Amino acid sequence: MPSLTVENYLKTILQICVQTGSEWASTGQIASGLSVSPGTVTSMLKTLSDSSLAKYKPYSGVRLTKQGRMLAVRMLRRHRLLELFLVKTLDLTWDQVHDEAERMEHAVSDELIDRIDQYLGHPEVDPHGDPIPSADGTLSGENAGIPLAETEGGETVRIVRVRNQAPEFLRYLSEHGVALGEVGTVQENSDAGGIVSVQMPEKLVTLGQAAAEMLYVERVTAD
Amino acid sequence: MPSLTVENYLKTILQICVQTGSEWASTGQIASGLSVSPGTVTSMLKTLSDSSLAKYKPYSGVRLTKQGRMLAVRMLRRHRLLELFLVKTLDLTWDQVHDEAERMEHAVSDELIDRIDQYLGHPEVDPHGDPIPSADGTLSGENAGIPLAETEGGETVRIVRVRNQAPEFLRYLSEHGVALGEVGTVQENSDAGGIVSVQMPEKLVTLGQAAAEMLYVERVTAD
DNA sequence: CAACTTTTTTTGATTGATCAAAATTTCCAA
DNA sequence: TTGGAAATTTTGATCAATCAAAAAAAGTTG
Ligand SMILES: [Mn+2]
Ligand SMILES: [Mn+2]
Ligand SMILES: [Mn+2]
Ligand SMILES: [Mn+2]
Repeated sequence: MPSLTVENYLKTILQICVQTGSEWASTGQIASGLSVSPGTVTSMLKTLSDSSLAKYKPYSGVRLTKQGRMLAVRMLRRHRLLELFLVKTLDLTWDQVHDEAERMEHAVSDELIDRIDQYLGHPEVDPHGDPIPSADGTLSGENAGIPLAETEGGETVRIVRVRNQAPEFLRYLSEHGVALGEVGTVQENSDAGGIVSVQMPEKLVTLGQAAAEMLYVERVTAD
Repeated sequence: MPSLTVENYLKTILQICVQTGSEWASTGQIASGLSVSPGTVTSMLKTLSDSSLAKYKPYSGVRLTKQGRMLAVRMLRRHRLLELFLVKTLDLTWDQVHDEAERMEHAVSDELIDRIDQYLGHPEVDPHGDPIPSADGTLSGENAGIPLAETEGGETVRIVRVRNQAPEFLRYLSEHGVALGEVGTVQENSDAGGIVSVQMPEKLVTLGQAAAEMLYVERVTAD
């Protein structure tokens, strides 16, 4: 029923809310998330409001309704299951699946998605560590892990998520031994130098602050 | 580059040409193939002509250009590879894949299609026996087999293709023991009664003339 | 070949998605 | 508190895809 465009708006709004920890998303955030002009967003927000998918408050932004949130979570589920499906069946790498899933998520049926979910054994996370919402619309695990940027030299950490889908970034990580589930030791986190370096099993990787904000880890307690 | 709509028009035009054995497709054929009004088709034919994907001759119809034909064959390839991929990976049945592929064919990248082709081992036909065009745009095998309606009682035949994607039709066939590659014996082909009946390994199936025109077979010579 | 039928095109309109640029509102800092 | 700066909305426009209904062309048939 909702158009591809509406599906993208809803998903973007939800992602902004999750990332900012707020219930509201602003016109500007949405415009930059979707690379469209602010005026275009304003008019779409009215449309979403009219179809009761969101509540629009001029100059404040929007908030998804229960119905809108449901659809948005559904898109997140589709996207993430499709990514994992492509990795598992065709051996695509984590830098190849995002753009593909971005388009496919609008083209597949609910039945196909359920089949994929079953085929994959109801997985919890996608190839980037992003949690996969369950079929009933529950979205949990969105705040697992902490940014690598917040760790200190000497800590042992496990890579649990990357919050940046840029293929170049993902390839950089792969090439430097960073993969989901791997464990490494933070060598140095220097505000002055603006870098964080981590010793991974195979290689030493050094990231700038901004990149280290996008790489999520869990502290590992030796036992 | 071409929109989803243009892709669908091109594919439909090619299919009409293949089916009628002509180089031209008429406005009316296209309109009914796509379930849009004739006036809409006329205006799209001008658009296709303007983008040199087809040559439009008022009151005569259109003919694909080399470029348009290439794109159309590409869509056929995508559609058929996707159908087979869904059957192979997720065990979907032949009545479940057409609609799914109809939408997915516009959403996947060329790279993904090549991956699928490789994964499937460069298959020749899809789950309906439709030939899969090769990557270089060659479309062969479109006229393999003859309609079951053209066989006579006593002949032994192998099912090679179904030229009707309607799920109900395909399920009717499955439920009566008709599947690709199966061999059966024609019991009776009666113009008077308007039916053709075939003894399949497990079951006896009886089809009306129209249905028997859509089921393609090869004569099997006992040896 | 004339009249009727069928097919196709034209016309005029709508809807969804978008933009650039102007107008407005809100925010912040002096 | 007040004057820019920043964000947002409004305005006016375009483009793709569609439809219904009127007009025109082509085809058919007695
Ligand atoms: Mn998308
Ligand atoms: Mn992901
Ligand atoms: Mn299609
Ligand atoms: Mn097929």
